[in-house]
Amino acid sequence: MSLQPQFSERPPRDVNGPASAPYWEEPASSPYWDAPELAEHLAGQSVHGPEPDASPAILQGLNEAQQQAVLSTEGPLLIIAGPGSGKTRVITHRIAYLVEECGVNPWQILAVTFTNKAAREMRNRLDRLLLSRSEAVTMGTFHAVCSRILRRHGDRIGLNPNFTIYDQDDQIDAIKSSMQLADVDTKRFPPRAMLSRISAAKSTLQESRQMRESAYAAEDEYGANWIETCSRVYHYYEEALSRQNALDFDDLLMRTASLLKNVPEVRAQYHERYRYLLIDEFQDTNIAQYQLARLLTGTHQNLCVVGDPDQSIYSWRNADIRNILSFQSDYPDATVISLGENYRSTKNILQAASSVIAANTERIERPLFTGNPAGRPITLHEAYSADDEAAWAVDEVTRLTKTGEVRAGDCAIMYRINAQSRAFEDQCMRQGMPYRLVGGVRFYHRKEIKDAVSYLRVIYNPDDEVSLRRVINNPPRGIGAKTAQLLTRFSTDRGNTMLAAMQQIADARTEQLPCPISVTARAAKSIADLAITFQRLRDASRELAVADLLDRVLDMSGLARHIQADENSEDRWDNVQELRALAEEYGPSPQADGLGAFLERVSLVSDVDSYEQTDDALTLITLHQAKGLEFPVVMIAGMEEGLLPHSRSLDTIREIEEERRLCYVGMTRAMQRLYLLRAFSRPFPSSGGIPSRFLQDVPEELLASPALERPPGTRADTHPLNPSRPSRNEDAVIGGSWATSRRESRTRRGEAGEGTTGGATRGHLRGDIDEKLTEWVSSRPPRAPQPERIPLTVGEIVRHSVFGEGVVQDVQGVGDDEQVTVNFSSAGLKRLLVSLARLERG
DNA sequence: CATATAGCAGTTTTT
DNA sequence: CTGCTATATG
Repeated sequence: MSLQPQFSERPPRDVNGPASAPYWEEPASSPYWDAPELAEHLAGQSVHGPEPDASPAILQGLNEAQQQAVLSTEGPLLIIAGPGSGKTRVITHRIAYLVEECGVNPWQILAVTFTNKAAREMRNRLDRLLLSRSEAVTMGTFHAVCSRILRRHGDRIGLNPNFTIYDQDDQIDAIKSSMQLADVDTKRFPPRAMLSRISAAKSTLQESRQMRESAYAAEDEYGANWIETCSRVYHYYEEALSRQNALDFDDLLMRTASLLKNVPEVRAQYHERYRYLLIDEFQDTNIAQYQLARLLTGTHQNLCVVGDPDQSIYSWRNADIRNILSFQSDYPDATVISLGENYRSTKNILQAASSVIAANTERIERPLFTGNPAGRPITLHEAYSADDEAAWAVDEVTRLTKTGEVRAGDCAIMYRINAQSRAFEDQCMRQGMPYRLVGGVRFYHRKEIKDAVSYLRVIYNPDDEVSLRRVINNPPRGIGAKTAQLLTRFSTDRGNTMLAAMQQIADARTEQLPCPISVTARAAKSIADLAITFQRLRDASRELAVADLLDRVLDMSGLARHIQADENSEDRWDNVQELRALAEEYGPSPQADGLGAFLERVSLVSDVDSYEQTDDALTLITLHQAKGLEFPVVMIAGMEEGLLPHSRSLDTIREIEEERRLCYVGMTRAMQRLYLLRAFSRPFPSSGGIPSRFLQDVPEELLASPALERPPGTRADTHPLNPSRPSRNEDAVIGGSWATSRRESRTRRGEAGEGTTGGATRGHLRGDIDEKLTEWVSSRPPRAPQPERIPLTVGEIVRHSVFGEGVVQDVQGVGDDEQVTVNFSSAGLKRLLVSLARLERG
């Protein structure tokens, strides 16, 4: 390997480059991963010189808190960063500072991001700061990092390096067959719920044995019996995955943690390797990820985590906000910095968002502020139906773009569930508005894609039974459920894999021996043929580039013919071709394990990752996926009870508060203009048209009626709910779902009787036309008055939840930045941020 | 025993 | 609108 990695000759990164740029920000054949010599080489290049400059250029343009965050290079650091506080900027500047000013070898820096897209964006920013050597910094998601570590060192814990990564669909399949083996009724125990409980256990690094033990101790909403059954299925599931040489997403974390914990040499190697670890979106990490971070952080303790508890929206994926508290108790010496100033949004937007989030009770209050102008009022539009909501939104985007103020690419429509995107897509097509849909039925989850990928998976990992079962009769070749079951039994009886069993049948046929299992001659032939096909494909995979291999798979499996024979197959075939185009990037050298890299990418990449915000097209995106993005114009659609908050999240306060955070995340994506939209009727899922409770928390004075802004005579000037104007959608009134709901018709009568003329204004939200809403408002307990915080004084005695009692030694800063130094009797001297630490007086 | 078709239900968010 | 299951047919 060359010791001269031509850093500076690397072509400048194309920010608007192809969406298919490698997701893993370190190329598969990267020299950086395993070249200690390179580390030395880079160290030689580094600026070892004098102490870091007290005011280097890199700090220019940063506020005081941001500078502090950049400069706190040694020891643990917790950054609580509000929305739009320049968090990403702080992280990249910090990395640049470490490299440029402190002489840290970039090879020894690991930055963990939530999505691959975030990693790519961070890389782009770093490129601009560092000019060279930024490439040596490792960036990626926990899952990608773990996958990489396991492929390299997994053998130390008995792992085969060509493991398959199972996504949720595969997991469900595996759970189903595990339940069959465990003799558990899938009707009484829905596989999804099973998986969810098992995944929760895995996210806290619990194996099935521990889960079983906890079954009797823990109080679970389902009861001990349910947990006991779960742990049994979990046990079979564990075995199935291990037999198939497959890892699910949780395993990636779990196994890596176990590797680092149990193999000291490997741990030491990574401690040496990664001297500086940064974790973005820390509020969305789970326990396993946090443990992993701790294991990766050596005695140097240079662990920097950045997060915002108010933006924690992934608890359903077992993200655990307690990690932030754990961090503070695990690293009591940690520096804590709060970034409160918002550089993104107008005052109005920030205030509206703050008001919404302030209603959460399980929350530490933290003031946000901005020097930005007040900007425009928030627009609330109340549409008649989901279609009208979409029509109005697209109209509005058109109107804005016509004035030349904004481009379509500056606008985003956000919604709670993917199903909502359809109405907007339809409208965009009707009105000729270019749009960009993020997510939706995700590419890699499409049937034809999964089928093709499954063939590749079996070629790569012949033990992968989930994939084999998926393709064994796809396209249909006469191997039905019965035959598949016989095959499974035959293989398990012999202690063989399924593919090996098929091979045996093929061998028996060539030698004209009787078929070892009792299946029809046709089935036996099909099995044998498929086994031979796989054998050939496997041989071919050693010589062919991935794209060529894919071609051969499509041809030999009959999948190509099968897809093309279908009536409306054009889209599906296009998708396959798109997959092929992606595979092109993983040729032409099969020696470099292009197939493995390709499959890994297919498993770990998500759709947001390939999304570039530079298109001049309107963005349609879910609220979850919008995290970390920003747009000059944001419209949040479906501000209705049952949708936001979602009907499945109404059971507990905890869930509702997460929905509220989701709303907050959406609102704080907006820079200049924010629109909140709701509809009175919606085909599916029917929300009943009740306005979202979150709307109630937006102060009235921040809202405006769109009618006031709109020139007369334009389309949306007429409102179907206003009796003084003609309805523009008669069809919907008569034949639509309008009158189908009793509640809806009641609302409508009430509106007419009231004779409201204000159109879509806050007025009729607040009015008593909507009984449900009124009910809700009146039944809502009044918010407890917030006690005003009186600054602490030196000498005062305080109590901390973790450190116990102590005496205040010093107080600095005010408000959000108020910091105290406390001498705790048990834990000694600690510096704390008053706004974060739960300090009690006395 | 495999397959096609019709009828049914179940629909959050994603690494 | 789609992905599964039960049923009829080949």
